[in-house]
Amino acid sequence: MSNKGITSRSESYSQWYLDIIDRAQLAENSSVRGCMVIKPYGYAIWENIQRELDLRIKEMGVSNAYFPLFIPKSFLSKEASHVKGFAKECAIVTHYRLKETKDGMGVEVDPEAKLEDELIVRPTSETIMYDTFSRWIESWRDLPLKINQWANIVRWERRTRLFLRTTEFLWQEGHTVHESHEESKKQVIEALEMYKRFAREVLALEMYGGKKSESEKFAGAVDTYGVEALMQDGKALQFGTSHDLGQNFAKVFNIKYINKNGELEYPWQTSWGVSTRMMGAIVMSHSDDLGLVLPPIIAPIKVVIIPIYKEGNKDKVMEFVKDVESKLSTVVDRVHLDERDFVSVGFKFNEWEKKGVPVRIEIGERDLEKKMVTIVRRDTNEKEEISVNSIGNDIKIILDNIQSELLKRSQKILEEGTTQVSSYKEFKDILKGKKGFLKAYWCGSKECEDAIKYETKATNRCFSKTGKGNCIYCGKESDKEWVFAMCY
RNA sequence: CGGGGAAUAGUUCAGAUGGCUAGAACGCUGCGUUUGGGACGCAGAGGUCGCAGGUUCAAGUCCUGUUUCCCCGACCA
Repeated sequence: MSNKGITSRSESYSQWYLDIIDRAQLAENSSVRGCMVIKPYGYAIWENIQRELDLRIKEMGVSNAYFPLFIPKSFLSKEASHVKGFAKECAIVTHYRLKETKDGMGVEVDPEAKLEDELIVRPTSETIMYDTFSRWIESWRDLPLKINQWANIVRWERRTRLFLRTTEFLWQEGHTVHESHEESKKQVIEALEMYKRFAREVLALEMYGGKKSESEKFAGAVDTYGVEALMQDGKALQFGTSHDLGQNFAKVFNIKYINKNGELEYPWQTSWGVSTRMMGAIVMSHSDDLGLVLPPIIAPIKVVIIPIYKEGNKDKVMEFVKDVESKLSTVVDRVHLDERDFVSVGFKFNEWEKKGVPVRIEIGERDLEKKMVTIVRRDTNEKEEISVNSIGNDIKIILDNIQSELLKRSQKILEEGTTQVSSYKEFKDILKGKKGFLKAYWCGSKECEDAIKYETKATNRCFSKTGKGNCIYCGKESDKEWVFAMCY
């Protein structure tokens, strides 16, 4: 499939995706619309993300569970705004059997195997989960109920974009049920704050997080909060959301419980999730001209050791290399020794740089006598020599340092990429130039929001703070500042 | 779903006005020489030109349909 690279604007990123994902081609001469293959190296990143995130989810008292991939059409249609939001992007299962074609050369759908109530491949799991919740919840003693699911999701988007908006993607979705709105609102914020901490501590990403405007909120939610990171090209990428569902779903799925006063009541619900898209955020935030740059915590390989030898001295060098490897491995995990002797040293340097391995150790004959090795940090690409005596601890410190330096860099990018604007002209000028986040006051009317979107392509990303100012578009007085940006 | 572009080797692409046996680079395989920043030489494998029709003595090239991909909108994590 030749299609001139991937996109003009994300062309610089697209080549760095290639170690992580590939476009799916399931049939000859055709590729399945907007589907991706996650390669082993990319999946290893996802597994590290999963492990770290799962830990934090469990710290909130949430348990993992799994619900069906198929949702009966009748479930999805219960909540009016929910179905309206997802109806246009659903994959639907209509039949359950194939039969041989008349010529015996293939298969076709058996028209007799038509489903009475068609099944929807989940675009999100609120409905299928909440139907079950209605049977799980009877009393205040059953609350709060906190369930998380790791799953794949299908959304038949009008327009797909490799990695950032694929037809199928992986995610985590948390769903909680509470006695009071006060408590559920606290959960929404707790999830949002957990995502922010996770992004900082694990992904080394700084971002904005806050309430979404009315038009940007989730289908079926009372309020939606989101986290928005800034990519190097000045565009925003939303990589996580947290929804206050109010009692909207409880009412239509008949989730009721008896409270402490013996009265029958509807509980209050939340849902929140992050997807494989956040790997896109990492790629687009941290990469440089040499390739990926991965924060050590999620790097499939934290340290790669590259031995350098000639025909005559291989044994001598390898003995030293193995010694360094074992010293290092007692302190640092995910250490890889690249023993391939069919590619050149330069090739290996380049390959591991492209893959974003945080630290590279080069060991050759000239290091033997000195008991020193050459190390290269991926974040700065600087070389230095360190002694092998305390190599484990030294590398550990360097890895920690890379992790925190990447966050600092991300914080700086966000700070420098954010502009406080007070006039619409300035607003437009910045979007024509460096882009980034724009903090501006907005009156809250849909008319102004739509006009800004239409005229500048920038959308309202999330709430910033309360203060005093004038709407960037109509000039009316407003006490709310919002974050705007062009986004993916 | 509207507008625009594209589909030729594993990948990125070249193949004006139709014309002999469809090319290059990189990658891949074998052998040899190499190895402190993407090594080099020689030899080799690999394509019914997205699919289905049509025009023609002759179609990768022209026409129609179709599918998929990319870009711009509307929708979304």
